[in-house]
Amino acid sequence: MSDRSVISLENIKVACKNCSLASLCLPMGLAPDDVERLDDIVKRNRPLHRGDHLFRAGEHFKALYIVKTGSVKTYAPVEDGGEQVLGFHLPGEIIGLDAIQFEQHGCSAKILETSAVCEVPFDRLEELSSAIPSLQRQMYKLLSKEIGHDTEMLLLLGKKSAEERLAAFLISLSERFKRRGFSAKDFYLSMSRHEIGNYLGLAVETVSRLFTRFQEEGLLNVERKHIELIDLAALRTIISSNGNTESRHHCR
Amino acid sequence: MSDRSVISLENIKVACKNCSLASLCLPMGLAPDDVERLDDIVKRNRPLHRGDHLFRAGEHFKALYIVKTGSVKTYAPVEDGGEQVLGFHLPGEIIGLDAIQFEQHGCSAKILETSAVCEVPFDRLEELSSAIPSLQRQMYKLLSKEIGHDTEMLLLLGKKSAEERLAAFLISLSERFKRRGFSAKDFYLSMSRHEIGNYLGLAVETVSRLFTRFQEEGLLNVERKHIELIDLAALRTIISSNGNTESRHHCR
DNA sequence: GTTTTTTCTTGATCCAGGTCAAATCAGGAG
DNA sequence: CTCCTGATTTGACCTGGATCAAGAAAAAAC
Repeated sequence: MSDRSVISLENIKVACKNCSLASLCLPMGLAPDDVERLDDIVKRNRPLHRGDHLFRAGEHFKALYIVKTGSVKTYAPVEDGGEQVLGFHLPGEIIGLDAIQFEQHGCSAKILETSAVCEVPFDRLEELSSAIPSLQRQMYKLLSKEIGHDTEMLLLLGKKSAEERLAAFLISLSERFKRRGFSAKDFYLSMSRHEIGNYLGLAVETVSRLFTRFQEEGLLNVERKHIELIDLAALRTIISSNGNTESRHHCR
Repeated sequence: MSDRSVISLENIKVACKNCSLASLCLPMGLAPDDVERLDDIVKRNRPLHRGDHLFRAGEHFKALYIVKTGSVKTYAPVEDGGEQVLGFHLPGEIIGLDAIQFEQHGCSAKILETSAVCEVPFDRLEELSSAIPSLQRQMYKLLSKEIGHDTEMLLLLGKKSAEERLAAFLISLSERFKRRGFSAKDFYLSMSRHEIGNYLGLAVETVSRLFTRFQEEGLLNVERKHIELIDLAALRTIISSNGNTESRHHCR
């Protein structure tokens, strides 16, 4: 076994207190001692590969999952064989919060690219959060954040045009990459056009056409999965400028 | 002061332990003693009237609100003067969960008809939930439930036709009324067509036309705000039957 | 390497539902 | 009761994006 492989294994097994994601993950705002206690209940599994399932809709809920490296998509199977993509999850993001309600997963989670994922048994977490007020608070905030995010998506799907949706999607990715220390303007998409369209409530063809158009307009360069955002400001303008049908009517 | 008015006042101020909503509200699953402790922190305000605001987006978050009687809508103001209706809240439903994240309300809450609302100061609730594990658990479940509900809405807005959306809306109201001891087939809408359309991502005109069509098809009778559902089964069929574009394609 | 499969792109066409316009109706103010 | 305002309905028309169809380009399988 080479030094390199040992190191990379250690990187995956790194404890919360040494994890670069600690500032945007579950341990956020916890005292060092409390991080230690949290660490004790976190299971760090071997890397998972594209196509693996973290869990499937309907399965019994045991643990929350947190992306450490890589990316994961969550989706709800729809009766007739289709699916609704619910989210793409980057490092530090928590998966499975919707399952607490019925102690059963309401959606499935599939690995998009080779990823490391932390597993947090929920019953242990519940106990711990009773004992550590700042952890309880962090849990409430994370759950609330998820609600806030869903709300934004409702607005996107309910009111925004195709162009605004894709721009919002790209800006969201850009900001999240940036926060994680990656480039905000140059990244690879780990999901297909099909999945993007599904997520945004658009047909694949529309997504493809919009990428082409955005490129023609000089907003970005796209080659397959590789995206280079050129004009972030213009993309932001697209998000907030248009979509105004309401304001010229009665709308007290 | 007549006996009648005293009684109705008492009804509004009734303690959690005597409240008919206890089984679907915050106290769900709590031991009687713990309900008592919860009761101590709940403030019961005088009834509010149509158009009153419980809170507005941007305001500092102090408390959660629970509808006791009547109904409340939440909505997110959109930059350009419009709004996105986020939900219609019936007795027993909790409002403000999205505000925990930033300790600031992300949406506004407006009374739709004369309503009584309980106010639960969040800092007190947080303390109490640390001390009462079953209350903490209930909080996690309620937050998770909210996420689950939003997920359903995402699916509705992302994948369903206008007809499916309105049918789903009516069935949802019907089931929630039923659970609260009201008629599942005969009720009054406290929101306008405009608000329904906004909520469902449809134009007012579309909502109006669908009501007319559903009536022609014998699914329901509608006269202004008064709805009488005639064929619940058929409405349920509309929700789940259609919308299948995905399954005839590749969809491993 | 070659073949097969899947993903992505592009063009052509179509339609659900949005937009515009106008009439009707209900409720509130006076 | 009458006027006024806003809500609802209905009809006519239009358009954004879906659907259909066909290549092109990767990626996967062999």
